[in-house]
Amino acid sequence: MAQAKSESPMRHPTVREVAALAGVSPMTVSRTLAGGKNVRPEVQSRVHEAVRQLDYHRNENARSLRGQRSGLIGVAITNLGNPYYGNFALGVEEIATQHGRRILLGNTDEDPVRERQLVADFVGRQVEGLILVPSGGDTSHLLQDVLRGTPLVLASRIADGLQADTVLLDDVGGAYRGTKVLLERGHRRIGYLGNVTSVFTEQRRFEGFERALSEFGLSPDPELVKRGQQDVETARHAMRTLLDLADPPTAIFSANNRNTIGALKEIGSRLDDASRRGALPSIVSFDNFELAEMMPVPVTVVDHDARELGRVAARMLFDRLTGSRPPGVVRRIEMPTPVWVARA
Amino acid sequence: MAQAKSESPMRHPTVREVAALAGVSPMTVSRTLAGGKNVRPEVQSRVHEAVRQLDYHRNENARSLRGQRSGLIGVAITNLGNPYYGNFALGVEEIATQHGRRILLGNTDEDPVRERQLVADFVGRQVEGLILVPSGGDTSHLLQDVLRGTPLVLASRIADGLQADTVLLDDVGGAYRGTKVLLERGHRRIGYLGNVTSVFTEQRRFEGFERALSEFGLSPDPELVKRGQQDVETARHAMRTLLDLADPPTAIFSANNRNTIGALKEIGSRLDDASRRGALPSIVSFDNFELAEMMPVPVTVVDHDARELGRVAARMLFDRLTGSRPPGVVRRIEMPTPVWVARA
DNA sequence: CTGTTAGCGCATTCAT
DNA sequence: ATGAATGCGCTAACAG
Repeated sequence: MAQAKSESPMRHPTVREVAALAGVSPMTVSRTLAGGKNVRPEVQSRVHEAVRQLDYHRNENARSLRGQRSGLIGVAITNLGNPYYGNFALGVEEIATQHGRRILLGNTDEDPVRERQLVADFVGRQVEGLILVPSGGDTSHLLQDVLRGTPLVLASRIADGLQADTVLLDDVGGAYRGTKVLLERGHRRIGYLGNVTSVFTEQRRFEGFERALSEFGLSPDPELVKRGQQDVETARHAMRTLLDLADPPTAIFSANNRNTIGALKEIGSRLDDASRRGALPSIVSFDNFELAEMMPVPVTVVDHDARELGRVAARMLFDRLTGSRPPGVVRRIEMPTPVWVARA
Repeated sequence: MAQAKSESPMRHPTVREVAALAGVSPMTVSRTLAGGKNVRPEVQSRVHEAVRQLDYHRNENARSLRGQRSGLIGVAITNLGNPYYGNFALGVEEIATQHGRRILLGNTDEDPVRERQLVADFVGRQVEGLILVPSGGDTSHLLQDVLRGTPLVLASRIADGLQADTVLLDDVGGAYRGTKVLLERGHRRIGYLGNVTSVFTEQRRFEGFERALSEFGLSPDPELVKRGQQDVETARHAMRTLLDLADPPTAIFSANNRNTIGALKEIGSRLDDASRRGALPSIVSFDNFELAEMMPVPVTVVDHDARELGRVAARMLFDRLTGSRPPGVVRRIEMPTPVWVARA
């Protein structure tokens, strides 16, 4: 049976050993592995044979020391467990692989301290570029002097007063159009569920919500606005409060996936009570979710493509790396947030 | 305004420059950064000041070249876009961070060739350990000779005839218990939806399905068994075929999340037709999904904790790295797959 | 076409 | 408590 027992790691073979086995100099091995320019085909095959025999792998760290590209891109996201960011990372990985780069991945858990450590470590590992979903707060670790010109792309959010290439969602537009769907259907008491107000996307989505209301001569009713829910349980609790109001909202705008799920769970728990059932609210959810069409209340979705967001972020980065973008001028892209009705 | 323009990357400062600025030798800088043993406190603060002033970051690649640990763990998973693997990666990252290691992440997309390339690259980058969800097929790139003792942990699946530490789900038991729920409720015509038969977990889940049936004197009805669906659309199509049978199944065992979603979407499209509505099947889903309790048919879930699976995989790896496990003996852990009723 | 020399940034070893 | 020399594995620059 094949063995993969974990013995104490032994030394990897080096160019020298390959060279010795192939009866050439280390330089010839290096050249062969670099593509074989100026090496006789016959010698090349001797080298390749030696490589195979020794299971030789070039030491990428040593190469990067010698001035070659490290081939590494640092990616720091806030929560890998969120499918949204999983897909984002997948999009980044896809483009990075196309460019022959590898991903160094870190989870910040929305913690600025972790973010700072991650970025510092990434820089120490000589990453060629950074892609970051900023956690907010201090941005001094992202300044040009610290990064020494390592290209940086921000995704989903901006970082406080920092000039950098950025890919955003059209948060404002999406929230605006989603809220408008409710208003056009005649809803006037619209509840709002959102994240903590310090989060950039939350601010923007609330702005879109407000904008749509004001077009109809309304403004957010403080009694109906619940912000600050970061997880499903607290979102559910906020929804409960709204539904238990003497005059509950007839519709809900939920500013993100976690709030939507919490809201729907609360609705689910009220399905049996036939007397209240008719009064259950419609929902507009910023962020799509699977099986939205099977919900017991009308659901409208403000959608977006996380994977494509990752691809775009990565492309912006490689535009810098390949020098196809002039330095100095910063780009900002907003990705579309189409609205569609999952269940009328 | 703070600047982070992406100038062409300039050289990072080195120990030498820090040393010069602090008026000491490079060695003193190195020692200070390594903890400060045998360096006068006063000198240490001079060094730290110089570090701050220059925004110095130790070059980790150079350190690893000099024989220090690379601090890198290679993680290769099949599909980051799947929330299941996103959470798995999160669990790995969590434990790795606790041990001061960083994650090199690759997506294999179920492609053995990509897997091979990734592993080769990881080895070239001197990873201290590998965590892999194997794609199947040839395993020669995972052999001891190739890895040179780099510890390897397999997750979710085994690799063809390869002896290595492995964390698995209790696929067989979960499928068995899930199927039994249906049988005990009196179902006798039970449909099966599953992945391609070459996938390890699919084989095991089908085995559990069969075992439960046989306990009731039944065996899988070829007409009711649909395997090979890898995505929601084909799963939905398979479900359609089952429901359109002259004598359709009264319940469905779905062997994974993608098949469950596809099956439910097909059910959703038949909700309006009141005449058929009563005939809609119950579902048992291997893999949990959000809002399962809100489905229009009874749903039972075979659950598991992807993040914990990642944690366990990482812990197995670090048990090797810290030498707290004797080499030679391979471990295999099966994680529990509790069954619960989401909606009766 | 091929080999030799030298040095990337760091830390181990051995001096002082 | 500090410094000088040395070499990790690799490849650019320069011979030949």
